[in-house]
Amino acid sequence: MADGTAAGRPKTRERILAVCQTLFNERGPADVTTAEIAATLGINEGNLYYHFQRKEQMLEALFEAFERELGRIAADREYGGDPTRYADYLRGWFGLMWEWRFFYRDGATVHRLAPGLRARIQSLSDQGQAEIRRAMAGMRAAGLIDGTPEELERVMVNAWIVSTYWIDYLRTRHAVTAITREHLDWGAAQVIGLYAPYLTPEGMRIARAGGGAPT
Amino acid sequence: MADGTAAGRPKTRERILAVCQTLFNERGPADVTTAEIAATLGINEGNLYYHFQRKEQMLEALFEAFERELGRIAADREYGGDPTRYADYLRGWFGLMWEWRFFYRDGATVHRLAPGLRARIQSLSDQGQAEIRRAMAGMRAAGLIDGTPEELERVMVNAWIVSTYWIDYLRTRHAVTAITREHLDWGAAQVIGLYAPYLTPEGMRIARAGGGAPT
DNA sequence: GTCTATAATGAGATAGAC
DNA sequence: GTCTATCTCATTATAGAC
Repeated sequence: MADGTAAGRPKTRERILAVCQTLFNERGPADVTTAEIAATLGINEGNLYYHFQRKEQMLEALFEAFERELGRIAADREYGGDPTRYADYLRGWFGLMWEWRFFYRDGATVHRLAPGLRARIQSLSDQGQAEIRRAMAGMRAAGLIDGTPEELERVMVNAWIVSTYWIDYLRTRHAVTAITREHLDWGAAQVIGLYAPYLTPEGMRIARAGGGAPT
Repeated sequence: MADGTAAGRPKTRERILAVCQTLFNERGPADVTTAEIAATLGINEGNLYYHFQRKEQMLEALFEAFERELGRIAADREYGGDPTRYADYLRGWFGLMWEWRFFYRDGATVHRLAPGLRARIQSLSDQGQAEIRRAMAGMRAAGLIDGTPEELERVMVNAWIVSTYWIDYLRTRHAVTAITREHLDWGAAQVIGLYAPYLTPEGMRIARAGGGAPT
């Protein structure tokens, strides 16, 4: 594997990535110099360049880690008749977006520094939209929501927009600098609010009861 | 005035700003060098620095122009009983956001290069939200929409998010490079779709008729 | 794998002549 | 107001010793 996941590998590479993630989240990739990354780690810049020859490579490695984590929370999720599973997914997604918020907040900068990621970011975004579509199809099949195809498509697009930009919304409009569980729940509620008008009586009953069948 | 609006003023300053707006929209403020701006204008970098000592000052002047244009489309708009006026406002807003899209797409970069704009950007965002709130109050007073305060507040937030990020959505998910009337209409439809479930019978009748009273 | 140099770059900024 | 010439400086990047 091209990854630093092999057994006896020294962990400097992983430490570098962890520090990058933290610093990039704080001030954005363009505002963090290689000198600062090295200093934070207590290693030399030359050493840093042994592991990553360019900042671009750090961004690529970080994106791969992000991809893996995203894949993990989406994997094999079945929504079926339980809307709380969708809320859980949303909260998991929002939490991840917070941990990797520089990808969202500094999207243009990331694109500038690592143009090679463009296609992969697009693909990730496709997957996100597909995931929303899948969840909606499941809820519709289970008789929880209903509406014309046009209405539901519009809801899907709005749900994608609100969830994708939620973290940035918190930052720009509410000066949120550290996300809490409440912020995530709030975001999930905003998205779920988009569906509320399209709930069937059965969907409303279950939503009101706070979830599906016990356990 | 500190502006280049005085009568006999040579227009180099205005030409600089126009070129900046174009180039920043194309590739973002961080990706456009002062050398390139000067070259595009066919003037010398030294001359450029006669007009703007720092890139930050260009951004501030551009933001002021944006503010003025935004103020013009929002000024004294009364929504009352005609929902189409709101749609018109939305389209005007989207059009402006397209013309100044670098402020949205490169928000983090703008903040980095011109930290002094932070408060004014926040204030502009406040005004946008207030404008949405005002429009909703007007529609509610006219008996076009109805809902609990919580529902309407959630709709308001979602409307702000979808409208603010609509231009960026088009760019990232649909690779839109030149905006058309259709894109603006589509965006307006997405936002209006947020209100649709809360229309009163009277609101539905008017919306279906495609607007208010003739003329 | 890690360090100490040090080179190479290129952007932002300025002084002063015209 | 505009130009030429120059400067500063942060950042990226590399060579080579340990």
